[in-house]
Amino acid sequence: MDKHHYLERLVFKLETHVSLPAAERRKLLDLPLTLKRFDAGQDIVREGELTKQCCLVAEGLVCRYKIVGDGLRQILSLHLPGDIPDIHSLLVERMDHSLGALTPAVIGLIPHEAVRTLTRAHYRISEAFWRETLIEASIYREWMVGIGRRSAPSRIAHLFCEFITKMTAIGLSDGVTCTLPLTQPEIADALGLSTVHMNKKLREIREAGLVRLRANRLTVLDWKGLCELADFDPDYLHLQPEAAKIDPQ
Amino acid sequence: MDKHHYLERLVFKLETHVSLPAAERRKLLDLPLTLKRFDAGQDIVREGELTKQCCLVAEGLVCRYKIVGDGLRQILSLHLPGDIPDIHSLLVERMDHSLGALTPAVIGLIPHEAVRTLTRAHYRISEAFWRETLIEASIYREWMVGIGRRSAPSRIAHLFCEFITKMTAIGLSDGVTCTLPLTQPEIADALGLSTVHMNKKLREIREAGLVRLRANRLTVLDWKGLCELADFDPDYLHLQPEAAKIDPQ
DNA sequence: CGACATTTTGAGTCAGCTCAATCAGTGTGG
DNA sequence: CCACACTGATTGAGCTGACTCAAAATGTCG
Repeated sequence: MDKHHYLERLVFKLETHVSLPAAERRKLLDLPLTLKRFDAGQDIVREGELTKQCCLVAEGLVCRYKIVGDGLRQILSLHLPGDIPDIHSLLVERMDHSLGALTPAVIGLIPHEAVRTLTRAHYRISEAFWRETLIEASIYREWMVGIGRRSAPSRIAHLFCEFITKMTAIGLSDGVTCTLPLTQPEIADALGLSTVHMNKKLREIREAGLVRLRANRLTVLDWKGLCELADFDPDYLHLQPEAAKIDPQ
Repeated sequence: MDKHHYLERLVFKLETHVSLPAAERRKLLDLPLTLKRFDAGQDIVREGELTKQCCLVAEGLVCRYKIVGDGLRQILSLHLPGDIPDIHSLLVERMDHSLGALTPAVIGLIPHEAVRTLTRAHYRISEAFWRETLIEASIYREWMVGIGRRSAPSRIAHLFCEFITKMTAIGLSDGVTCTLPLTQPEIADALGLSTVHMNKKLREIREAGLVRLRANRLTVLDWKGLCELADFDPDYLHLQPEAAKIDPQ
């Protein structure tokens, strides 16, 4: 596939808040990219590694996770094409968590040096990357609130709201339906729940007529009701105002 | 008190990983600072605000928090003197959470413009601030893992380990004892627990001889045991290797 | 001393957990 | 085309960690 196309997704995201001068945009689009394929379930970067490059998600769904002492996993974030989930490794070399492919994925490896050259030369580029990491932190905060203070059904609904909103923002959903290539154990690990409990509460959400979920496809049947259950307010995603809006039909 | 002294704490923290040229350090120390006093329990910045300045914690303990739909609070982070908990407002104006004083606090307000001038002119300064926000994100991840996947006793122990480690790193503890000016409801809100349950599990930790906790003072009696219960590994704090080490006596 | 905040304890409930099957979908080799 | 293996989804049956409600005890400070 086309490397240029993958980088365009990155630049599109970086320009969400402030657009870049054409020359800087060009330099971003010219970043060197080595494509690498990963199977579903495979680790992309492991906790403890010292990296000299960062990973652009080109195709597929990627997650960040940690394993605690007794083997339980917590999924910390989900990453769609256009994300560089380990951009932080530019400044904090040691990985304190792992990145894994949830689906078959294509990752574009970009040497730190190449990115650093751009961020140091152009403050707008630096700020754009920095801003992306700040928005990611904002999403962490929202997840923390969910895990700490929301009920299981609310957390599940929240994940659905967030996922379809993000997919819509990058043009991979129409706001009503999208692929959700997560198994139930994976959703449970993202929400801090057990698989069994997740499954039971998910069934209730389905039976309440809020969503349909079959064969990795999520369809929202009652957006308003889902948002209400989730206590969902998209502000924390810091998308463009228009992009954040999902209209109920 | 001395503004210069407050800024020195900030610069000390910023230089944890990469030291700055003297000229840049000087410019940081010359940042304009308007001191403002807050009572315990008072909000410093509220969710939804658009700010034109950021807040340097000069004295006291500050927390970041969100309130969910049904009124429950989740405390998202704790901030010690030298922190700028809302440095992100430089790039993401709208606050998606609030900052509150947990103790009487002195806050130094710094206009965004002044900081932006420095970060845009000196990539090292920009990177130092960026790095701080990345380390904060790393702490969020660790908290998320705790709330999602650790038992109540483990979470409580983890908070103690983290707090005393951070206090030691900035010279406010000897690694054995420090002030911990948090009420039990506050600790519970940070850990995603109810106050009552927190209290009961805390008593068990006390009775196991791991810590003493009286009158806002935490004393670690068995560091090794506490770390074990907490599954605590200070890597995620990204301190200097020496600073992260707390020796059991 | 009195007022107020904080901590502690008890009792009862429930959300979410574990264990253990069962069922369904998908891919493989024969 | 079928038997087998494997992963994921679903369901049932307890169990328990954590919650709520309520009250008592303790500490703090003007």
